[in-house]
Amino acid sequence: MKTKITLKDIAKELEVSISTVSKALKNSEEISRDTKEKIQAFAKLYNYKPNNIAISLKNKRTKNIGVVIPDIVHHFFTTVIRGIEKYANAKGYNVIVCLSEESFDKEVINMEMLANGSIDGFIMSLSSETQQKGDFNHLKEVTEQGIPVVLFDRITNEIDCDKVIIDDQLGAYMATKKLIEQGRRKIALITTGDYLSVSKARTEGYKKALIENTLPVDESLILKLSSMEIDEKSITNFFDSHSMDAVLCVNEIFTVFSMKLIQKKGFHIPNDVSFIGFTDGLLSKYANPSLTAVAQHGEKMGETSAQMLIDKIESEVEEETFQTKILEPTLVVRDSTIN
Amino acid sequence: MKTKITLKDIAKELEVSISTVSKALKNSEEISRDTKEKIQAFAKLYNYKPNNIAISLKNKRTKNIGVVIPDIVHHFFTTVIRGIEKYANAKGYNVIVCLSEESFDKEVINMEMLANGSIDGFIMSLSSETQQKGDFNHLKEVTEQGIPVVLFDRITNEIDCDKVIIDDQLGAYMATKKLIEQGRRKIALITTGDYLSVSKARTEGYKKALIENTLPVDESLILKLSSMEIDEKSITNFFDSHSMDAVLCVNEIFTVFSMKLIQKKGFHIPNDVSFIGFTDGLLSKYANPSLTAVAQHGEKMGETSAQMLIDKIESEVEEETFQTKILEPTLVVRDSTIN
DNA sequence: ATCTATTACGAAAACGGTTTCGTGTTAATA
DNA sequence: TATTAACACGAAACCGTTTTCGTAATAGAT
Repeated sequence: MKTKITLKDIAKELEVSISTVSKALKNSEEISRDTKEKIQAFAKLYNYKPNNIAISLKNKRTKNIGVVIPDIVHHFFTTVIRGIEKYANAKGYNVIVCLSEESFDKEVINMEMLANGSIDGFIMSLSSETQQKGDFNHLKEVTEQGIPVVLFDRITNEIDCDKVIIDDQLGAYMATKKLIEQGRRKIALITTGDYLSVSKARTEGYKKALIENTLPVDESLILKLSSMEIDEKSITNFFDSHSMDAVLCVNEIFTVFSMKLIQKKGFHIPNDVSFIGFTDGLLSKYANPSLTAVAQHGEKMGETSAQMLIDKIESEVEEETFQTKILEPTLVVRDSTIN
Repeated sequence: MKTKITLKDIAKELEVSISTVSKALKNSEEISRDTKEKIQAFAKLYNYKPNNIAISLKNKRTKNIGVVIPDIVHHFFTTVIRGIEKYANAKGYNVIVCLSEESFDKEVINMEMLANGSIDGFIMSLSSETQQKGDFNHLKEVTEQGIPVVLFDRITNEIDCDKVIIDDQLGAYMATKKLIEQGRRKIALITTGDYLSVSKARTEGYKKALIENTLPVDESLILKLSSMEIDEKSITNFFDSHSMDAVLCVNEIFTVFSMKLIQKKGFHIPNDVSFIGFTDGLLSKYANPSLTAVAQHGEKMGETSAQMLIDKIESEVEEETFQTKILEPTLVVRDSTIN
């Protein structure tokens, strides 16, 4: 086992000082051509690579960014990570991923773990529990320490920091409008509680489209599921006790699952019931029928977040200006709506 | 902005030495009760937290593990990450995720970035390009430096390290056997080239089952796609020019996509053609018809990998014994086969 | 021959901790 | 009263870098 070589080792071997080695390897003008060549050759021969930790300690920059998300098995988050990773990597940053699993406590613990020097900044999306609780002290503490934070998708207005969201209201509005234009009149909405910022915005967009088109907002056609887990009973009940000609769902799994249930009841999609779902992921693409979906552009969101964060990390100025970038959703039309 | 407090700050404020503060905060017997209480109270008041980087530098342990995988948008990898994260987090480790995007160069760069002190060990799955090239020098270098490595799923025999795989051959064997038992005789296989270790093993299992049941191995019924990207043309051609009553695919996307194509041709699943796919992910569950799948138990794989890695990291002994854990796949029966 | 400006390098501090070892003070013992 | 042990704390080294500043040696100018 050949252990890593350090500046000290090189210095000892070549009988020069550590400072000289350090400078020589940075091609400093201070060091003579001969010495530099000798040291550089030696370093290359023994494959010297500076120790990241030592450098981090010295210049208080880790070149790591912390990503805290509720769930990695959601396709949307996965694409966001990819976007973050792509941009961050190109800038020489590594990505530390922590999962809150929708739990407030885990979110707090993860942040505390990372906030003690491990990372230069956070990119995060709030856990549902955090949004329900409305307790953002862990975020406050971090920002007060001067650690930059970018919130994406599941955000809060209580924290001053950069934010990246898609226009969820617009997305739901576009989807609902599309359904109305296709002659649908009894459009149901399957969503979570309003505690999730995105669900709330989507519900608003849905209602806005109805109202603008002088359709009644029938609250009984809105099914609020109490958690992210699919609740077969509730959905089945909902379908059994209401009639509808279109369904809008706030996420992919709700959509695909609902489609299955309604197909089982003998309805044809899209002839009898149209479906539009949020998040254009793998499921939408490969569902049967394939799903008309509101694309969230997760990868773009990730890239944007990473860009905003790294800009802030690397900016010299101590400005306290925060911006919220609003990405536009797109409607990807497939076979769950009439073309 | 209240900046982080250090030992030095506390020492200065309380007019004691840094060593005293350090010891007091560790509740050392060396320090008097009075002094300890004073220091601990002060530290709590100012929310002192030791700097991770400094600690890492001191004891040459980062409590970070590096995960290098080809693609995060594959559901399988995503579940593995979750398993890793779960176990690692419970042990106080953070997970740094790097994506090779199936590229050899990226894999090398990522490993080099991390190998210079950023992590205590690697968990990785080889990129397809790496497996094609057969160049594992980056892995060799890392292991020679004494950095523990656990390879999972896409592994190589050329590197001595811990490994976690599922018995891919067995999985394919089980699936094929099931199809045969259901009376299928012309069973096609859709796979990638043999350069992917898993594809190779699966192909072997497929053949083994055929041979054991005295069915001919018809090479023309094996479609080898040249990359992980779905190639609609090749698959369509394949279906147009061959007749078959069952299809086994080496991954979920191949399966779901193939099912769509064959349904478009008017075949009924499972009556005309049965399908079994590898990796029991979201797609399998929500496909239409839902997919009988060989479950890879990604989360379990991740947990196991993390456990093996952390054991090695924390083991005092300098043993050089490596083990390969073989997880058993399970057949999850759904509607794409006859029940 | 003396003074000055380069050149080429080393010493040391700093980043923020941990840990070993030494030492002054007090109390117990002979 | 002199010796010793226990106690409580501080000094300093160390982890691996970077960087400032000081300085010996040489060369050039006067």
